[in-house]
Amino acid sequence: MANDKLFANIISHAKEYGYIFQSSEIYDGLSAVYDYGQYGSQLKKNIRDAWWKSMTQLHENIVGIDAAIFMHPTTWKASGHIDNFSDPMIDNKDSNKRYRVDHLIESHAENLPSAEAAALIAEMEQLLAADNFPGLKQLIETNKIKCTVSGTVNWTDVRQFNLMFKTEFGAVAGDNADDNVVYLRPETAQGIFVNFLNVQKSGRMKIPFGIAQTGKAFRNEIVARQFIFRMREFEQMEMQFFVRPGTELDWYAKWKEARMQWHKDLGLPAEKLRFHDHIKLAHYANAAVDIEYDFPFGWKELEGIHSRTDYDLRRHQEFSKKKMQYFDTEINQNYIPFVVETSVGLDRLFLTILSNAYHEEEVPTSEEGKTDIRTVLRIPVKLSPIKLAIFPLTKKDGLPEIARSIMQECMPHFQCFYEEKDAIGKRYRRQDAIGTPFCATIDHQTKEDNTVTIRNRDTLQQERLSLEDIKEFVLTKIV
RNA sequence: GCGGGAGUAGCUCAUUUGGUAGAGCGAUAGCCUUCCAAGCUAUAGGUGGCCAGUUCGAGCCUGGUCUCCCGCUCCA
Repeated sequence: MANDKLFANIISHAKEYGYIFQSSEIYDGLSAVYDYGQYGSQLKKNIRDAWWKSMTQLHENIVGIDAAIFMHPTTWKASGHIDNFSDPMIDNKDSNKRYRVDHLIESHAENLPSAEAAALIAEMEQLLAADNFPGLKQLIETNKIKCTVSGTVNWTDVRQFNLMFKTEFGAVAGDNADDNVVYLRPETAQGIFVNFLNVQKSGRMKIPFGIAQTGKAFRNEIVARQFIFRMREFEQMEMQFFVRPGTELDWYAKWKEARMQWHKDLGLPAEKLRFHDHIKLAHYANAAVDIEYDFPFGWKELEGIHSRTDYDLRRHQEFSKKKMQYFDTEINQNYIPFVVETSVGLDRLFLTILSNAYHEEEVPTSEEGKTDIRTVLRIPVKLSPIKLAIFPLTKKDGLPEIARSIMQECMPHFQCFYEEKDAIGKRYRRQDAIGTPFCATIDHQTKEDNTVTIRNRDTLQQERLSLEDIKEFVLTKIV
């Protein structure tokens, strides 16, 4: 199956079986925003829980926090998010090259006589100060400023590319609207950095240690695409690991391997995972690598591992005037710790698991020689939304009662699904489509010997188990 | 953002010079009781993505717009 077709099938399957819906669909949807449905939300939670457990429960020196989405606006000055992304931009439609408007006009002014140049710059600054974008475009057009690549004056409108969503804090607007501005966080990392001292002191943490967090982040992407791969509202799972300066690259190497292994342990095939080293490093990093997955639309970033140096803590120290330091008793030194970050996109990991799980396979039917297509989600058992479906073979003869008693026993321990409608084969297929690994069917033999059939999603094999063994059977598979 | 493709019932599709929408599957209720989606009966479900224009009349023609997919671009 061609990858485009495969991807389209995965998307429609996700909708049809309650995994992912487009946001506000009845109002034509909201671009690049999606909702998780009844099974999707559970799968997402299971992935998040697996990550959380692997980070916090299984590491003595990593603790979790849950920071607020709103943060003090100065946070984003310190992090560099405001300064780097607040300039009006314009695109040339022929070359697709994007310019900062002020740079474009200034470089044009350099070739003008000084009087004209000064007038042009003055006008530009006036327009910039007023956020007059149509005026800026007009200015570019009347001065016939050309794109250096295409040589044309075919420009888009001037737009402000601010990646951060802005809103107002407090119900009453002040005289100066800027006083009330808060941003929806564009990354969760800063919530960890600003809490570094709180966690270190209250938890008596000793370096090296980590702080983990999962949560929503928001980016006003210019182009958001590819289903849930790039959304404007998304969820990150990240861990900032604080280390002694000079040791950061060793820890970077360790986490790089540890994180790759974690994805493999989730059941993702090794041949679909790879590292991709960053050549061009961000302003805060001295080493960076992506773990990429071979999505139906190509190799794309799933997780980033970054050696962020002491950039973030140092900047928060500067802006807050609070010492973001740690006294290391082993070497009797006070220092700003260095940070190694691991950051996974939860939605991306969801898509990875869904893509990897989706299979259309040919199976024989009851009719001799004929085959049928079975769509099955081979989601790892520990992640699947429903663990056990319970079916009475028929609605009569007391079979539903037995099935209900199994439900009662298993429900407190894992997600179950009860169904008594339709032929048994149809019920199996429905569970295949949502990825339920086990189905227990109660038949007439159950009444004689207290055994039921357990049907396996992946092997299609059936085995008979005692009623009292069902719960344990499933429990041993989902750890 | 630029270029290309698409949008009719929950899903897959039909409606062949414009004459106010059909099928299969699915769903629901009941019958039947049968271990891998295909038995029987009945019912529900669409202002044709949305808005305008042309026309006596628009699912079909025109324009705009929204959303999705693909390529390029972007992604601290």
